[in-house]
Amino acid sequence: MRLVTWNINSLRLRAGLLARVVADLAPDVICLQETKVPDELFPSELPEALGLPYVARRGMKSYNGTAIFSRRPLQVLEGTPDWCGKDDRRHLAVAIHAAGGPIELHNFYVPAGGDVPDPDANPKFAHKLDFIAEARDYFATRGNLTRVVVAGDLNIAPLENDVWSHRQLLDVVSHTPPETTGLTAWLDTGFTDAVRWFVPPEERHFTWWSYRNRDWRVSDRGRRLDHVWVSHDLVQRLRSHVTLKEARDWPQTSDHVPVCVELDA
DNA sequence: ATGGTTGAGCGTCAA
Repeated sequence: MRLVTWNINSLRLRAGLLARVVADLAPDVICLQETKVPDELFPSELPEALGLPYVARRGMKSYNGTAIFSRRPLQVLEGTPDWCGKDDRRHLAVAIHAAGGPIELHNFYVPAGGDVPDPDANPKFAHKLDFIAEARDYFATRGNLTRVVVAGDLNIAPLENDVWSHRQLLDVVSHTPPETTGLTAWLDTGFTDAVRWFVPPEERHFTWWSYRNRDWRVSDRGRRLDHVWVSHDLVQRLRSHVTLKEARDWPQTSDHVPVCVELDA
């Protein structure tokens, strides 16, 4: 099973680029974030046109929104938490059909957290910290996690080589100690970072480059904000990984690039 | 300290 996660930053604007992702990565499942489309305006013909006819989506007007497109049948998992009580469409969980039994897939769009890394001064940063603490608690109370995958834009770069300058980003939202320790505590509820299973931590690896750089490739001030985690039982089934860096050069592209992990499942 | 760019959708807000 080839699984892709991509913060598409408007599904309607970049529906055409999704076809390019499908052509390049041949995914069985795509997790999208920041679809920015309410469910009643969702382009309902698109999943089938891409050859990924099974679809789940949770959208809202203007902001946030997640969707999952799949080549295999899926079932939406209802009854997941309403994170921070906001109903802001940042999470969507499904069960994906697989030979060894269903895979439970969670697609997350963690709050970005605003500019000021102080929860007392900045409610958006407080929301971000609360969100990752709730997610950690949710998976911790689930107990032994098997056949579970977490994917999405987690808006945190946890390792030193997940940012272009560890020292300079320690007080920049996305790489501050409360965020990186919070994300690691969530990971440690039962997951392995699948991309870092393939890419050694000594190696710089990014999935996002700001729009606000003249030449993103030359300055290379990137961060690894997009993640795929698998429960420990699935580690032996990890087969390959691709971060589609060239997608950052596509015309009118997202500031995030697609991340693909292949599982023998 | 600020600016730099993008998207949704028409005000700015969020990233």
